[in-house]
Amino acid sequence: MGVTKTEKFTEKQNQVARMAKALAHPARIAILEYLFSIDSCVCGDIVSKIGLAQPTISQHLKELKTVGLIKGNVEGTSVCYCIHHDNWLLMKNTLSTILDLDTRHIDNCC
Amino acid sequence: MGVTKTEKFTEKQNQVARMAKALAHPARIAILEYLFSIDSCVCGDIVSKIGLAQPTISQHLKELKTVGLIKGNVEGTSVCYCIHHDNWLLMKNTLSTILDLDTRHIDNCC
DNA sequence: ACTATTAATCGTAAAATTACGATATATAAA
DNA sequence: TTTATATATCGTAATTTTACGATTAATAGT
Repeated sequence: MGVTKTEKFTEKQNQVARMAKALAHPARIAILEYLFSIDSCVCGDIVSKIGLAQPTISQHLKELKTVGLIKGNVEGTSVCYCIHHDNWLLMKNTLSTILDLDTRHIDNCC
Repeated sequence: MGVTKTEKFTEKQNQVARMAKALAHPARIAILEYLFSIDSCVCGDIVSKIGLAQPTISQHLKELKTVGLIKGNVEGTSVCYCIHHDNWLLMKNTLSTILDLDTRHIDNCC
């Protein structure tokens, strides 16, 4: 197998999982943090900042772009990447579906 | 390959990714939502609630237990699972490392 | 002790993920 | 136009993830 049975779940549940998956690798966390750390865009120095090979970083950037968390603009020979502001907020909203569930009633058992 | 190079990243970055990974499957989201939906603990009817095979659910429960988001207590022949209140809050705190970064300055480029 | 019930574990197949060398592409600079 | 530079894509290997049938373990009830 290896295939997630998305049809068994609601659209929302799949969406939450999809967003969480985008954040489920330390390299992608590092990339996002780096993009946040500099006010303006950054180009390809992500590769030197993180210690992974260039194709690997390119692959992670693609994943982040696919889910919409970042966007990239060609600038000469290099590409400028930055956080996609609106989608970032949408992602936070999506994740809050599960993260902001009420925790007050629990822990009275087990 | 297929191995994440954790040594290239900070402890915090690995932790954030690890927590996100726990949420990166719709079945696990569904399980957590279900555990939240009922005030008291729930036992094995998670299997019938979600349409996956019993060993599959058991596997997902184990993952959630391993990262500490849920706990389980044996009660007769069945097992009672519930959200681990304290660890749930810790997880939210860990994720806020990335989720609560300031978004005001961005989107002026790209 | 035997039987039924519930959940965990084992074994395994299919698919997805991670990583990177090699190569292709695209732009700038000479 | 040739050369240099930056990034994407291709191909591929190792590993991990997802899923489930079969089996085991553990407890309750008879």
